Amino acid sequence: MVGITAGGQATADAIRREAADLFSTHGYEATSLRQVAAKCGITVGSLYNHISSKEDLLLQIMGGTMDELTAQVAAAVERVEDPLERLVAFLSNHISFHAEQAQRVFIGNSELRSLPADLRAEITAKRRAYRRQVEELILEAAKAGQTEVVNARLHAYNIIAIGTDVATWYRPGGEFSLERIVKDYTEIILRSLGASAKAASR
Amino acid sequence: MVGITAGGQATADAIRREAADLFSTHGYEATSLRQVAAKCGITVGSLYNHISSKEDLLLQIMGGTMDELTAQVAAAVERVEDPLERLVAFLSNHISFHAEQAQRVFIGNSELRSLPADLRAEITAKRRAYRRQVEELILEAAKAGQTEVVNARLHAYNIIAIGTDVATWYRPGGEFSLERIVKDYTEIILRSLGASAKAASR
Amino acid sequence: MVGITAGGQATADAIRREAADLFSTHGYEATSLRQVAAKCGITVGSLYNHISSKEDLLLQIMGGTMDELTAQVAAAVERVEDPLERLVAFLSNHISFHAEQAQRVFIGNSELRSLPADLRAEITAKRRAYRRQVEELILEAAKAGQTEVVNARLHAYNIIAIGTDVATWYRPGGEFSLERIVKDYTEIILRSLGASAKAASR
Amino acid sequence: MVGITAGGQATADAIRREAADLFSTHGYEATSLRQVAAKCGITVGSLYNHISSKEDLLLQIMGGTMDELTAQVAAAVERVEDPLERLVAFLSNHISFHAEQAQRVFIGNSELRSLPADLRAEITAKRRAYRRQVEELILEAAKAGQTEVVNARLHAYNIIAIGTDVATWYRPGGEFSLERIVKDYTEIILRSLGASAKAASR
DNA sequence: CATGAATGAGGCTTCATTCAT
DNA sequence: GATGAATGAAGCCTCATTCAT
Repeated sequence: MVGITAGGQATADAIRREAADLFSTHGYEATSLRQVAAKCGITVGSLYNHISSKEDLLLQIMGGTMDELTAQVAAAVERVEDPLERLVAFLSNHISFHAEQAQRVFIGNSELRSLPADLRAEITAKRRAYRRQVEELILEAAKAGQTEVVNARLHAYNIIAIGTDVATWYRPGGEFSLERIVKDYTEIILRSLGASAKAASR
Repeated sequence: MVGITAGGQATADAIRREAADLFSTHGYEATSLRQVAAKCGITVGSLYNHISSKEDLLLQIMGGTMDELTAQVAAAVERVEDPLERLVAFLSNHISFHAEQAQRVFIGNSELRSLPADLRAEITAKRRAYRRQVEELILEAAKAGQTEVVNARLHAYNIIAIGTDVATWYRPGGEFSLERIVKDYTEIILRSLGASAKAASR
Repeated sequence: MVGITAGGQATADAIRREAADLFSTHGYEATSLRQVAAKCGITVGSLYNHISSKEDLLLQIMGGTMDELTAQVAAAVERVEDPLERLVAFLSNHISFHAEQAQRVFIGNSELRSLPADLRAEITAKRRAYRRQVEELILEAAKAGQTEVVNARLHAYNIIAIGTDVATWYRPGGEFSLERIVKDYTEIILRSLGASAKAASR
Repeated sequence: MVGITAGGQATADAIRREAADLFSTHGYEATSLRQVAAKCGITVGSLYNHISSKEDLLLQIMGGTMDELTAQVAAAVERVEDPLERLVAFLSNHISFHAEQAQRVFIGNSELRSLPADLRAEITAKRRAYRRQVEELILEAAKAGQTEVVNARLHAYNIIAIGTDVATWYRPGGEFSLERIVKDYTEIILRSLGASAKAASR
């Protein structure tokens, strides 16, 4: 045994998992630690062997989601050079991240207000930066004559709203496969920008 | 006699107004009736002369929003016959309603889970019907050769997500006028459907 | 009824009274609000209609004791001019205050450490000022040739320790009357200063 | 074998030392075993390899203080025969013990109420016996014409209060040396009894 | 000996709600 | 209509203690 016993780590994981479930279903405020503990099969007091506060638990769940999203998307975008291809890379990663990390993203969106002011500000800043990146990608492609912009800000809002929304309903094994969602939504968005997937793959 | 109850009605209105403000900022669960009372300049006990429970207060605020949306949109759609024009009528009303009723719509979206199961089911059913209406409008226009559908369900999701998102950030006097938002988003959506505002106004 | 109902004020008084009793018997930390509520015949939650926190309750009890002591003693000292008479005036008021306000004084002494740092510092400063006043009175009488000081600081500590101690055991109807205690302790202290009550009354 | 348990003994000592520190600063009830463990650099669980309960820890610290005091003082008193000299012997040992064992004495005084009833009664009885011893010494000296008593009980209370008080503020290296404190306080007390150090040393 | 995890009791506090005045 | 006081449930958290490893 190397310090952390299996039971300990397993419990800590279970707490995060069950809490994420409950938070996404009933909301952070409406979820009591009693419920979390019950779902984990431990006592409320025992929770505190693994978390330092309810807020800390929320952070463990939300924490880093924006950074991961930003990182994944940035990596994908950097891999290509053509403006439209970069936009497409962004879109598919944006959408698939929101689907694959649906629960965490959903909590991150709906419980922003449950965070202490400083952390909320921090994450809000990251979101703003993310949105600006979308706008830039759109404008670069426009500059290259590959898209025709109606309203860059609204295009960006729309793209982000699609991610937020997907995180709301996507479940593996649901009506549409992730590939289908990514493919169709990419086409839908490209069209709204006056481009099209065909153009991008050319 | 009317004059005598004026203060009472004013208080009742204030309660709904302040509660809506607090609910939309901190969430229903995180808002206490003490906060509501304080903002209204009365005591907690006095609240109960105007509401019958906290949940009732939430209902007074959320209640009817979906019906109003449905009614407003239906009236607009019925006024025209051409499939694409009907879709455009839907879109502008859909968007402007979400902007004008931003706070109520936002609460309606974020606090669905705070409702008792039966009411939640009722509203969920209305939303589903609303979404189906979007899909139908899209498909009708497609049947008429006016749009080219990628994925009707996703198109509908996108349109609804745009409304939800607008309700999140729209404030009168903000960066974009309501007219601009409606106009640009309509164009964006039509494009994504393979149509365009120009085509619609032709 | 003028705003504050009899029941309300009576409850608030009972809370302070019973809490003071419990605090002085078991200590602030060892006393639970449950116990206080039980002794008052109300629920724990009801306590909060009268106090804002447990610490606030402690403050309501301790609050102002040092100020009252200082004020009473100052008033008495100012009434006379002769240095020894001033010292005697101080002593009798010092002792009788500690006896008459025994419980509050005791709590004030034993629960200083339960106060938040800023308030503790504030009260500590008042105590230091009080001790300095004792030293001054002693030195003034010495300058007038009415006392013969061994160690002014220790004389002052002794006088204050006597007060603290009296507050520990004095109860009305106990072995010694308050008059007797004041008279005897005054004589004892004057003797320790090389003066005597007789000298003072001459 | 002795070497092997050395670390253990050191830990046990550290626990008593740190606990005494914390108890005297924040009080027994306000001190958690977690704090004690932290100060010792071990875990709460590990504490229980050295103590059997929190109360037991308090006893280890308080335990025997009264017995040691009584023994030290008795030994000193028995060494001389003259009543006044016996009183003086008592006083200097009384005072120096309270200074040298300040922390333990302070805890013994302030945490009496944290003890279970039976132990508290036991220690209270020892204190009463101690106080009676003071009174007897005073009365013996009075019988020998060496002191002039105002109120034997109050004289005794005063002497004990001085000890209690010294234990409150004495720190090695402070304003007054222990020798000075013992000397001055002895003179102050003797004076209050109508005797004087000079008389005693004659 | 030390550790980390578990427990159950209890602590302070807040809340929605009721009701006499 | 409004108020202040009361209630009981519940919430988060800390604590002393135990025990397998």
